[in-house]
Amino acid sequence: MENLFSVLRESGAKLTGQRKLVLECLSSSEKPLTLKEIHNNCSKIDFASVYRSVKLFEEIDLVEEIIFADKKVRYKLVQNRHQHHIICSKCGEIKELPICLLAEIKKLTNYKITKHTLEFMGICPKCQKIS
Amino acid sequence: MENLFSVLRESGAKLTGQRKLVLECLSSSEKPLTLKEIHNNCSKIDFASVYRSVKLFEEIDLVEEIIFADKKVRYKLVQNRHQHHIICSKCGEIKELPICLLAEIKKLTNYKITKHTLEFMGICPKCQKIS
DNA sequence: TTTCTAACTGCAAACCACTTGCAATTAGAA
DNA sequence: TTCTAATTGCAAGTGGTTTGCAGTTAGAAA
Repeated sequence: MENLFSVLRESGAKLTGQRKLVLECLSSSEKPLTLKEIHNNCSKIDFASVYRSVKLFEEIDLVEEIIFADKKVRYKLVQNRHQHHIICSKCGEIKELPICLLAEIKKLTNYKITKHTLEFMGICPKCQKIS
Repeated sequence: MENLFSVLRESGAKLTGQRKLVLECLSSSEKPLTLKEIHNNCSKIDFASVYRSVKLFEEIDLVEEIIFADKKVRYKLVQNRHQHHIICSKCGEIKELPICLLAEIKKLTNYKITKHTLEFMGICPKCQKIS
């Protein structure tokens, strides 16, 4: 956490109570969260402030945005390891996937890739058994 | 086109002038289109009808929805070959990619996969030269 | 061919996630 | 401790999507 705070300070932004809370919320979640979820966890903070905090964190590369296969946008702290996800459409469970194709696509297209999605939605083994 | 029309009729839905136009629009486009783009091409049709047509086509598996890396949702006719895309954030050019990971993810997770995205955004070789 | 009705359409309004303007508050530099 | 630019909460605006409803129409049945 202290490390996150200092990245924020070094960017020139102020370390406010609201921003601390949002960072703590993201940090304590093992899965990416929607703005709404962050706002629910930090209900004292106005939604607009949650929004602006997350956007700021994104700009200074503290947080990244992920577009899930359910069309919802979620956010998580940037980590060294780069991950994609699969979400169960019944129970909402989110799993990380150990696979990506970024390098291959770069080679293949010569694009300078700025953003990509590799997200799956399906029914997890448990939920398949239930119904 | 006739083939598409008969799939529609067989589903029990009526073959209306509006629906024909939307299908023709999708059929004549080599790239996936947003609802707005379809509506622009078929400007005589009300937006809500474009929306409902496309949703209907999706239900009867005539059309599939793709969530691009720019967060926009686009639609295209379902084809035998399954494709993903890369879009240039400068010029908007859309290219198809010859790669997917669906089979690997199925094996890996045992999920029954209902939806997935593998979409890229970047700057195409041409636009990299320009600026 | 004409009649009839459920399906469809256009219009307008609702909805929802996101974004912004502004006045009051506050972090942190001086 | 003072001061000011940055930040916040509030409330309103935006844009894409979705829905209710009354009038229209495709196409089945007569």
